[in-house]
Amino acid sequence: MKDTGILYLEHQLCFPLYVASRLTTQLYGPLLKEIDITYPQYLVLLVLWQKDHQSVSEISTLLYLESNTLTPLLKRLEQKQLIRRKRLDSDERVVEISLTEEGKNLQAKAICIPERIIESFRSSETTVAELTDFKKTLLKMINTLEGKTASGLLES
Amino acid sequence: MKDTGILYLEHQLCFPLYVASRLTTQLYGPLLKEIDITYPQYLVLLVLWQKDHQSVSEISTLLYLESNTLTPLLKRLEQKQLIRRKRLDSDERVVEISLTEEGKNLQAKAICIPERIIESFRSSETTVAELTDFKKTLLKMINTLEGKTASGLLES
DNA sequence: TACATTTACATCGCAGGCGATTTAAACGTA
DNA sequence: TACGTTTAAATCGCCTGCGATGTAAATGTA
Repeated sequence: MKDTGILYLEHQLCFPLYVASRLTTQLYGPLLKEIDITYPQYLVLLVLWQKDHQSVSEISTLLYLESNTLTPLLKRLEQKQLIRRKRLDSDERVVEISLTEEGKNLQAKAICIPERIIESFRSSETTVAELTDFKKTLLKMINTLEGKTASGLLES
Repeated sequence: MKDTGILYLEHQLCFPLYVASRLTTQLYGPLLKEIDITYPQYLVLLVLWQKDHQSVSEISTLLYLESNTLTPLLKRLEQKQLIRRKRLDSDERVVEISLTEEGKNLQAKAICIPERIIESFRSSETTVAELTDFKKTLLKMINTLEGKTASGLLES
């Protein structure tokens, strides 16, 4: 029996990362269902609530998602009347995404989500300081994996 | 202008987690393509290489994946001739998954993958100790999110 | 001005993930 | 033995993700 220990799941960083990410997304599920959007759709709205009128490629850079993922996702948000998609007159290649009134108004309903999520992360076992370190490592990891400086949204 | 800071992506744990998970999976892409499997398929094989002959529900528990994800995934692995699916005579509800010879042999080709992945994580910025802490927090987080003791594969 | 190159999105195809529901087998209990 | 309940997978429908490729607009350059 050869030593196959290195293949064991617990020796890997990536599997726990993969699980934690999915469990976390599932945490948003019920909250986001109340406002009838998905987690990736919520991320796009977060981006637009911070700064309206951004191009697909700007959103792509911020969220680390390609146009082949964003285009259909944005079309769904458009169908929900939350955003508008319009090609720029100055450059017909660029599609500018902007919030509708309904999209802007949704922010008020979403404002409670972050605290409700953070609440779920609280446990006697995990301290705030630990989570701060954790996030720092995550950001460094993303920097390393991406091979360049992380976008503005992931700094500090 | 009201304070919407809490909605900012950088104040969230979940978005970096989501990005890091996807970037990590992408890291496996080229390596796994050499042996013609995907990352979730690789996880199933890791489970079986550790212990052959497991039911769908056992694999489900270990990987935190439901049968609605596993069933089609396992059928694809069966089509690749890497595993067999067979209902138990003793309990017709249970589908037992076992490795074919080809599936067993694939382990030799996969043995190099973990070190090649770990290599990519190394950077002047991130230390091994930091990654160890990181993983500990991840596991605690999974425990918290899951609300019960993590499966064997995620202990320690 | 011609034409190759780059850029911004879009399209296509396929493999996850997962909520919700279904099916059939096994089990518990009267 | 009858029958409601639990359990294990499977099925269905939808939304990601993403590799690979396509398309049209803009740009660079001879």
